[in-house]
Amino acid sequence: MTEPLKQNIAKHISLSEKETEVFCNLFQQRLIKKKSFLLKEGEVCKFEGFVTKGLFRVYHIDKSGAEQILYFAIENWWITDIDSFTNGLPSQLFIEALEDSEVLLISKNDKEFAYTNLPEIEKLFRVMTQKTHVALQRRMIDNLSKTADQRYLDFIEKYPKLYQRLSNLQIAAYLGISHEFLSKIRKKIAGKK
Amino acid sequence: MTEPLKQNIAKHISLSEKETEVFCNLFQQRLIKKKSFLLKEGEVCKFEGFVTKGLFRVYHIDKSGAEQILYFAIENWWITDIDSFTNGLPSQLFIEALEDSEVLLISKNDKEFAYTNLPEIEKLFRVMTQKTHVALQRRMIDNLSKTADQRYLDFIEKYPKLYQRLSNLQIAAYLGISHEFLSKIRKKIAGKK
DNA sequence: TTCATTTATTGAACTTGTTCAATGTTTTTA
DNA sequence: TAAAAACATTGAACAAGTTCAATAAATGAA
Repeated sequence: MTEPLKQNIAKHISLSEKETEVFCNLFQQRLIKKKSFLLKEGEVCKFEGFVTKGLFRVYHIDKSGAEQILYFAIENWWITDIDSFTNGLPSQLFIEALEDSEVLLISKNDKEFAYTNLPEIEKLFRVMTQKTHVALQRRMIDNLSKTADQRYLDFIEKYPKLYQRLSNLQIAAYLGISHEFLSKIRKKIAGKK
Repeated sequence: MTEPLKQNIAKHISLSEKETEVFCNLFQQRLIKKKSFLLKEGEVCKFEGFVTKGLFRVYHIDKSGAEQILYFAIENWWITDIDSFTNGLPSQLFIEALEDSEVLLISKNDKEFAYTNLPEIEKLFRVMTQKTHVALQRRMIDNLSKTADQRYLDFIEKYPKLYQRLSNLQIAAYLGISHEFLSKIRKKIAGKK
């Protein structure tokens, strides 16, 4: 059950088998049905999660009711609202399963326990946070500099597997455009081929 | 000279006086004249820096020659291209002083030394990376959901000191709009008062 | 299988933001 | 202190993206 998690850890740090075992035992599995929520706006995020099956979206709803997707998470990705989790503040985000999903969750206390007793874990999360930060930094630049057409083409190229599992509604909310406009972009691109 | 750095460290972790001394001694001061560069596109970023005086901008130039500002850094902020620094890749960014500035730099080797010999430092950078990630995440949502007018007003409210030190050209490049359009926004807002 | 719900497409009118070019203002520097 | 350089403003024409409403297509649940 925790096999994919073990592989994910091994990718980032070298942890003894015993320590790996101790760390992985801090996680609890949870099954989330399609359209159910792992976190809702206003709740404090009490977990950090590792997806072993399915697909989630992490999103925000603004004043006018529009949804902005911060990121998706499929198998072997981590999910949390790091803002709410680390600062203990009510979340501004929703985390929703877009497919029947399975996720391994660790609580804040158990994560603190790991930081204290397994010093390498501190490194694991530093490296992971760095990676997600780099990815977000690249996305920020792309959003500032590229047209919606180009961002759509980039998305397909960068996440071909994920793309196939998402509706255009979800992709539009990630790209930051209306789904009607995405539809027009798709038509334009199809015409060019 | 390293006093502000010491205070910044103390904000995040508790490090003994001796360890603080060891860590701070790994930094070297560098003076950067206005309009000079700490990093240019194509170079590998070999440092992480702590600004003790002045103002920097970290930006990207896209294919069409437009500049996108990822962030500014004034006194007590850290600067680096974390992507290039951690992955050893050529940077896609420029880091330029917008005022005569002073910065304390630590090399990659010395940072590794600190990680190995001062375990709390691992925590320092994990926490700092988390914080910058949270800030970027909020900015991403704002960019996806808010109009340029609102982002401009938010910027002034959030960074009143910084705002006074920046030209409208720089602010526009941060907000992701043309400086002409920013000028029109300013006119509209001024008319409302 | 059928009916209801969700998702996708399209067009027209509209809003937001860009581009270019001209002009005025401020700041630097010799 | 004068000239040059950088910065800011404005208008007009244009491009990118939204909104709303109607319709079609796909999916899901009973």
